[in-house]
Amino acid sequence: MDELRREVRKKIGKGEFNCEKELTLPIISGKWKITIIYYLGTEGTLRFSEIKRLFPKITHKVLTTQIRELEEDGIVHRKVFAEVPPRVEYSLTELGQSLIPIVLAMYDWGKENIKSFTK
Amino acid sequence: MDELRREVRKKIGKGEFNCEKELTLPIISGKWKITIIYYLGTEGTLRFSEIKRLFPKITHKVLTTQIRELEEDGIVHRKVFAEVPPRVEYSLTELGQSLIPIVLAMYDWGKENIKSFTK
DNA sequence: CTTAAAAGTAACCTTTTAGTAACCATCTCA
DNA sequence: TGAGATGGTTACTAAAAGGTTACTTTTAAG
Repeated sequence: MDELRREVRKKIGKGEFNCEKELTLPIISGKWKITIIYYLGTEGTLRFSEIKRLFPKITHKVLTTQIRELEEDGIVHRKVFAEVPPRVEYSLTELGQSLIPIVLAMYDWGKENIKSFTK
Repeated sequence: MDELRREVRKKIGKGEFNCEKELTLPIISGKWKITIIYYLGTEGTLRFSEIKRLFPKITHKVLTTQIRELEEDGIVHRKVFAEVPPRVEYSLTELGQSLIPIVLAMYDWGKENIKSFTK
């Protein structure tokens, strides 16, 4: 619980924000992040392999780094079971839950407005 | 009004989305885009040089490309006045306006939660 | 004994995004 | 006449982000 949130902290350290308002975007930016947040929000808990199956095109390594960054930012929680073969379950933290309304709003906006892009 | 929205249309064409829900993020992703949208939302209309002054660190070229992409995605409107020296005014389109609630939600989230990142 | 399953790491490469620096056009004003 | 203001472009470079492939670990099952 101490080593979390390094990702964004790094950026804060480097003075990469104009102000606190700009915090949210870098947390959810990433080709798969909001989708991961969305599914964890609706499903509650998912194993690594379950998430992977949800996105047939994502590669193993890319999924791990996306999840790892979300974990470091305090958005998802990672629970490792001492089993073989290994089992790892991911879920949203409270902070992650609080992003759900934003994610849903973005999804709604996309569904609403995609018409205006496809012709 | 016909050649707009190329940016995201390109991505749609390349099948870069899993579904329409993922439309919003690429539109607002970009180091300065939501901030630009935010200011156009609160100020109404801004000239190129005014926007530039709002972000001391942005470079001329980067600002033009950020604005250009927003324009191509149908988010901002560009009005050129036939004057010398040139005058160009930017404002949000209706589509752009409809993003404001999301931008504000993201900003609020950032302000709320930055504490949890800074220690 | 070899294979499979689950999650992960390492080395490497490609693409995208952001940034630098220099340049242009046009008219006005000193 | 030549500097300045405004918005824009081009060519190039640097840094992130994403992706590919191959290898690791541990135990159970065939």
